Amino acid sequence: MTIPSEPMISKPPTLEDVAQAAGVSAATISRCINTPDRVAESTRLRIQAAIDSLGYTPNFGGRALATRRTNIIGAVIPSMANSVFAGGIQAFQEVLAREKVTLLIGSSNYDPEYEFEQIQTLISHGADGMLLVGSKRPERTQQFLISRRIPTLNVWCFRPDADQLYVGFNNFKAGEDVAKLVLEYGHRNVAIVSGICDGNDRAADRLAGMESIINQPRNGAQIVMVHQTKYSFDHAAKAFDTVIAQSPRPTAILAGNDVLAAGMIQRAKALGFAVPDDVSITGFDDIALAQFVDPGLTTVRVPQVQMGQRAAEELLAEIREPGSGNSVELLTHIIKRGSLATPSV
Amino acid sequence: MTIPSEPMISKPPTLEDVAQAAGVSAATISRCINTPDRVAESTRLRIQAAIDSLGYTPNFGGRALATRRTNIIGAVIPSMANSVFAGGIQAFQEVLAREKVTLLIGSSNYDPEYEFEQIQTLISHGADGMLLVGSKRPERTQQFLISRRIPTLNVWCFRPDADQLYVGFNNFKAGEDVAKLVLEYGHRNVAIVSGICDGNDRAADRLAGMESIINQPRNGAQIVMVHQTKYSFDHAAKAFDTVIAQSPRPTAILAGNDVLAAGMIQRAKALGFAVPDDVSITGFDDIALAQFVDPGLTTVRVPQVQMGQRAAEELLAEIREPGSGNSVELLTHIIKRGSLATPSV
DNA sequence: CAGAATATTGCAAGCGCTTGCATAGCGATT
DNA sequence: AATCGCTATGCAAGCGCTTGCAATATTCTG
Repeated sequence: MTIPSEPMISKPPTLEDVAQAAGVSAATISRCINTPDRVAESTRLRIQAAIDSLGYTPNFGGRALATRRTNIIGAVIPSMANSVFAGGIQAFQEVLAREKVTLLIGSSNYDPEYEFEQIQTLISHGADGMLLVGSKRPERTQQFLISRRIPTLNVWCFRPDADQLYVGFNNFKAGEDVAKLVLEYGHRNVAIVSGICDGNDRAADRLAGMESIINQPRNGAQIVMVHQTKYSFDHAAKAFDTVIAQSPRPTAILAGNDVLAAGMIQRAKALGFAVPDDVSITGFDDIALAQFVDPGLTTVRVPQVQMGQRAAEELLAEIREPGSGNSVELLTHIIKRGSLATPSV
Repeated sequence: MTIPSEPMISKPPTLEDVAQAAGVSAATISRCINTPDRVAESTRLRIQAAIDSLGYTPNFGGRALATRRTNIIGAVIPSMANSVFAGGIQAFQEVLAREKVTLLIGSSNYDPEYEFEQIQTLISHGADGMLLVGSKRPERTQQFLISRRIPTLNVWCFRPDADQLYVGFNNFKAGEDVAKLVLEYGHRNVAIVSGICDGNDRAADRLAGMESIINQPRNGAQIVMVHQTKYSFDHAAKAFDTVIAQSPRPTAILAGNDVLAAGMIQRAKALGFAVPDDVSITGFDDIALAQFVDPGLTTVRVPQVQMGQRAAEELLAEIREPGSGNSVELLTHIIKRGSLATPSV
């Protein structure tokens, strides 16, 4: 009940304020900002001065309302906590920033339900377009995207699929590649520690690719166990305990990503298993960590940065001119480091 | 020049559409969404049905315009590419999400100029509040924030400073702590590989803290070299080459963060130096990487998650009720791993 | 130098939503 | 049965910006 003594709170300046200051109409200010050529040099200078002195910044809501365009692109990534997506998103954002487009990021924690919520949030914030990770999502989510006619682009996967946009790679094939390499090295009893496939098509594809190679008849190889678990170091450690206890004991463990692989290497060492002498471990994604664990991780390098950039370009194209965005398939390749070796007899 | 054959593009449904469908006025729909108690049970059900069947989502621009509130909080972090900030931001966002507040993230690439741009972007997008990393920034940036009366909270640092909000820790003291430990281990010739201090108060504080301890008279220790460089593995490698060539050769190198430390360990090993036998290396931040390099990194653990959460809480408080947010100082502590040891003779 | 073409600017109508105020409905009170 | 007190709804005025159209100023053209 004290008398408020603060100075009156000055609201942020509006177009009208600038107009007043510059002695022109609001419309002219608007033009000066959006189509400077349509404003006389002299007025433009005057207006610019007014803008600067007032510290004017256009109100986003007003603009969005009037133009039905937000220049916002939304992205929903499974997780911000590990670095799997960071590099790609950073590259994506850099391209957008160059085009004065703002990126709104949500994270789904690998949960389709939560992904849908995030998508709704982003879209209600007016996202002009959407970047999503992976290809499969619940019917409801698809429908929502379609009914809203939001240009959407999927990364981290690729499908020869005409009515969707992809900038990514073939997880199935990449999974095959790792598995082939492991067989080439002579392993016959392998275990797979995959991410949770339910609601995660990348994980599912990688796993399927690995399985398809190892299960081929007449190669003498077998999958000792397939274990699905969350992408975290702790879960990786538990997973290692589980698969290493199988019999026959696997001589190689193929991980669904580098977090799992690194976690398992660490756990293996803690339990006294030598890597790769007692057990080989392979990863997926080639995050920064992969070259720092000891031994270094043999893993699949994903063209993150390139993926982010191309995704931005194609999505922007699609937004500006529906139908003009293209899918692009990128290639992965295996980085050989010390974690995979010939099994010791 | 073909005749467009697509079905007419249906615009997203508006409040008015829902009102029509439910047979009430737009105002009632609005109330039903924002203050459901003020709407009769029966109408509420009817409205809900209409909303669902139309797939209505409130238009953000309209709402922002009408309420002068966006429920957006902006954050500008130095980098998304390395994982230093990821954990904290994730925690920050989780708290916000619970409160239906959206997080808009920008990254500054450690450049104050670019930080200012990002801040402007976020604010023109209507951010109700702002999360920034560090305490010092150009006068112009400060002024802008003040003139816009945007509640702002600084993380990753702490100052007993009444007119700003901080949720962070004392980088200077943390720097002292590492330096003290290194001296305790018996090192006398140490080098410091710091981040670029210009425009980065955290780096500067850490460095100053380290220097203040090592330069204390009568401890027999000296700083062989201070080298500032960018936070990247490549720069770290180059930095190692530089400092290791000094004479006297340092027996310990204190790094400004874990990225530098990890990069140096790797480089050291590549050059045939044993860590810690030939040279000890310490880090800062305790990112995931720190426990995976070999040897493990002795480093300063930063309470990232806690920082993110508290920051969200205090910033929200400050936004809802200016003056009610509090600064909070968090504590760091040193995690000892293998990279720091007694110098060999 | 008149008339036309063009370059500038202003007017005013929304964009979709919220909210203070007014109104209508309805059971309870006297 | 008339009145009061609620509660549930509707009305209408913006919020700040863009943009088609109209009006005016300026420059050209012959």
